[in-house]
Amino acid sequence: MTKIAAGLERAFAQKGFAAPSVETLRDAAGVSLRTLYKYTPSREEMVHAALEHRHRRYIEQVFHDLPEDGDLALSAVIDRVATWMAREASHGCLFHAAVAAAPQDRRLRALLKRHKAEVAERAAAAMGRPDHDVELTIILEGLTQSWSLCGDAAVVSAKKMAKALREPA
Amino acid sequence: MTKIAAGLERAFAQKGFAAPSVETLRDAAGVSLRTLYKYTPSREEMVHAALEHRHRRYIEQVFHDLPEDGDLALSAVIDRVATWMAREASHGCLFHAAVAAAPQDRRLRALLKRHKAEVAERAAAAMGRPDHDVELTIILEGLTQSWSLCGDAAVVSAKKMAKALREPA
DNA sequence: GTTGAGGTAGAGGGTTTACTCTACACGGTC
DNA sequence: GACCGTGTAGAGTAAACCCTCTACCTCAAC
Repeated sequence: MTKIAAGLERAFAQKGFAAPSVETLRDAAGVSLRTLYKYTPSREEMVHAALEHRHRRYIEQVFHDLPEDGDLALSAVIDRVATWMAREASHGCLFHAAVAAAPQDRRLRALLKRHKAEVAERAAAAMGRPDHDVELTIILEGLTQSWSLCGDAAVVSAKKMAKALREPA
Repeated sequence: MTKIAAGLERAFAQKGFAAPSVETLRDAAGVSLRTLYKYTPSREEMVHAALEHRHRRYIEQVFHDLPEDGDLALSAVIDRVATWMAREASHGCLFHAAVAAAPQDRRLRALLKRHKAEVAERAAAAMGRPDHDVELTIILEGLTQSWSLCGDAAVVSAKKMAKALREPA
């Protein structure tokens, strides 16, 4: 099942949510059409499964084993987000992409919101300032969207702004 | 032609880039299929026309008649972006949505880049600090993406961060 | 009144799509 | 050996899609 979800995630990340046909998804998942439909009974479910998998991988990669110190932790989070962008999401956040492809789908929107809320909460906790979750959302969302436009300059600026967040308090 | 582009923009903004069929787009454009194909000879072109129109409207709404003073101008830009989100783009930036729907399309990517570059440049100019374009990109992109998640709290935080941008220089 | 450019309405073709269903292979348990 | 759950391979269906094309209308210019 995780193998299927991983394949689906890879396919959607590469080709977007609209283009790939179910047969393409089947190839990416590496199973037969029947098995694919057994675990994800519709294309919609395939999107959902891919995003669930994405969420777990993202949280794991960005927030595992952070330093205790708030400054170092925040800096590490920013670096890891940049690494994630470079390696996995050069086209932007997959959750926003999924919602953009199907703006009417309330279930997807809920998934996006849960994902972003958990990211913000964990980042604020790592920083040691749970009250700064909105500012952190802006910085991380801004970094994610700007990375493909500005490259590593976005990382430098994001760190600068994160620093300014703590100091003048 | 602008009427067609306006209708297309509205349709894509409402239903995303994948879902609406050409017949739906025809209804939104308010012309016959033949005329629609005359001005936009393929579905791809329809997307393009919609985004061009979107770009002009966005620039106009966010950057027209800004105050001279850098502080006030920047604050006004942030407010207007929030107004734009509330009125037109509750599902996020349309350019990112278009690219996400067709990540392979280089032409769309170029359009996105031009749009964002012009926004950042104008914002930096309005602020009176052309060297802060990357930071402004992060704030505006962050605000745009966070608005649907955090609502007006995102506006408050964005202004706070914009202020911090200038003061400790 | 005629002409010609540019519009509408909508049927049709050929392709692609999401999904179902049949036929068959394998591997562990009685 | 018989059986059953779980897998693969892939043909088949009904609908939807993008785009083209024919037939007709409108209206301004001369």
